[in-house]
Amino acid sequence: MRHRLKDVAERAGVSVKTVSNVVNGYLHVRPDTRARVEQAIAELNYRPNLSARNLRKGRTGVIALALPELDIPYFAELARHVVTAAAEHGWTVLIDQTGGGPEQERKAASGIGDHMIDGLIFSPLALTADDLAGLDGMPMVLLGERVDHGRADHVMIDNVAAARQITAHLAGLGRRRIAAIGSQRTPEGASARLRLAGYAAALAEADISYDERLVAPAPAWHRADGAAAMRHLLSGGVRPDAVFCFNDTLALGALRALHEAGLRVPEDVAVAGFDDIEDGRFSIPTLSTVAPDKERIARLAVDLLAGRLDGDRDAPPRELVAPHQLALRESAPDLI
Amino acid sequence: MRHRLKDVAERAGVSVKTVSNVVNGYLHVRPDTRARVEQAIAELNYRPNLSARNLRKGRTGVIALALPELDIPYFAELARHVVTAAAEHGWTVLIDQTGGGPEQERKAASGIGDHMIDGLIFSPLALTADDLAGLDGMPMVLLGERVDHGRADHVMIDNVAAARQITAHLAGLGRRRIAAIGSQRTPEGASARLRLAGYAAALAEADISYDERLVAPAPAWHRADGAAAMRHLLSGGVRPDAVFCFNDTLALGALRALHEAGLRVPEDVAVAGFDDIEDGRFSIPTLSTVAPDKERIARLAVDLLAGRLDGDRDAPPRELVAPHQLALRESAPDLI
DNA sequence: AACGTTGTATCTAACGTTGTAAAGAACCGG
DNA sequence: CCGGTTCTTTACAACGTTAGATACAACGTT
Repeated sequence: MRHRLKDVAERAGVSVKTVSNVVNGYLHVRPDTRARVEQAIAELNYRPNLSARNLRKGRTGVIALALPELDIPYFAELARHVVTAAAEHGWTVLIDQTGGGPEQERKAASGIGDHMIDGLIFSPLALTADDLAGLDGMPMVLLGERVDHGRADHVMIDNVAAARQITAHLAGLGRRRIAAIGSQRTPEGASARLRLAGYAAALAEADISYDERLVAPAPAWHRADGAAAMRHLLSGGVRPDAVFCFNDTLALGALRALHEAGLRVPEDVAVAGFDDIEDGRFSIPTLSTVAPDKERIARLAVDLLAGRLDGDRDAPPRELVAPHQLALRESAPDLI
Repeated sequence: MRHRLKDVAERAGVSVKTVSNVVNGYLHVRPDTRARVEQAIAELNYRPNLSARNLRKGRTGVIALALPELDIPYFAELARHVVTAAAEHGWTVLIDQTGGGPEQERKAASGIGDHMIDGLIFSPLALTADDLAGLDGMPMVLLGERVDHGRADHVMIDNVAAARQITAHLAGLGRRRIAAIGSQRTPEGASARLRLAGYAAALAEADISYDERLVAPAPAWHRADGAAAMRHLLSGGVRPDAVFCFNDTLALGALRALHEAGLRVPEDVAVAGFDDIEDGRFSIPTLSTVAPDKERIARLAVDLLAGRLDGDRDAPPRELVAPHQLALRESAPDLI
């Protein structure tokens, strides 16, 4: 039941190329011819075979978005914005879930439906600079922390500044034993390091000494890790009076652990997160957090990719910084 | 920098077809020839052009998953399972976000990268039976409530039974003024209707009369809608002592509204949801809910689609029911 | 009336891959 | 060492589309 240009051409009594011209909006087609062709197209419910078109044109109209995990709210929200922004360019987005492992990420970066995608927006976790080297020029925009200095276009937010601001906010509430949850020593933990640096900087500015015992690592940044890390902190020698969690899901887990320990938030312990996911606006208490402009991030990434595709593929890579704000809610309000 | 079979063939000193044979694992290739070809492939970093392959083979290796919204946790979790299940069949999943509107859904169902996908797994909200009619046989599996009796393969859970069970649980706790949040009158509200029917059935079984005033509609099923509906119920004449929310995000919103009203959960009002999303395991309090077997749903859908693609495309449509359980947590525990 | 100019439609050759058929090489038993 | 298998490789023709060249009208100009 699938028809080809040829079928339409026969039905309309014209050549294949004429039908192609109509489909592609070529100007010099006589109105009555055009009408006849369009009617034939409608009657046969013709749709172009994109594989064939792509083969011919070298463009697919599909870009890929490679993310560590789809069911991490931050990535899901980001994905929505990317899909929306891409639609404005007439692109379909193929979403690829890498799982964050190095092997899968390498495969995603180089392999996703080879020649099936025009470009890639990629939020790597485990990928290193070396991995990026062998990608024979697939147009690519990286999200998040820089993996490699200037090998590809890049969209990020100022993690250090954001972490510093939210930590400073906690200090501004008079808290002195400010813990951090989410540190990572792995090379993948680029975000973790930047946010830790911002945390440390804010402590220094507030004349609070950095205390190892208040910095809790988290293997992944899920709710369960946040809860576990919080329990660990509570069982340690120094009872924190505030916690900066390196993302919101960690913070939600921490809230849970604090609740189970019978501590009040923010009275006993103030809590802050990072990402501004939807959950944090309805959690009990609602979550103070860093709010990156996700829509902006998505749009910048898509536009950057568009520029690469339309223009000079060998132009020097660009790095864009998207804005962020503090969203102050109940878990660490403006005034207590 | 992109190479073709021809380039590999020249470098290895063989014909194009021999390279193709090696790439496709054809048996009768002499070991040394194979080795030579493989080396050439490695040296040139050759990757097949999938558009060309698809054009030739008529198969793309890509299936689409069309969902209303990616940042609804239930769909995000489902998407992850579908991607995993599809990977076992060697498929890539193109995730399409329809937004749930009729126009976009129609487009998604008929249009996504035409000829770019082998089949479609589709979770429709607004689509009607008529819309499904004009899809010239794109292999498709529907998720969720049946749109049309037997026009396409279908995977669902027993919504009526599940809603009845969780409502019965609330009644079993001794609650008598059990409210429902999430009713919808639109044709899209198929799930809403089934869950409402289950709710009503459970009330009848428990000899509780159905009270209009305890049934709150929700235009969408987001957290904000749940909170608004809960506030509305609390301001009404009848103060509920339990609430069954038609999904978990509604329930999380309801928890928030109850908290703001100073009511304790579950002591004053027990709360139950539907979907068993990750959030509900860490919310305060944790959420009692219906837990559909999402992994099973995804696997059944993918397998059903695989059957369609490999086998008889005109076989009568099948409807499969995936299991569900009750996950009883703090918001409506087993015993109070 | 012959001319270029423009508008309209067609013809041919790709794009990179794989299925088919067939050719050539190597091997077997007699 | 012949005839027949089996193994190995190749040539050719598609798959459905579009770019480019080309043919043919129709037009206004000289």
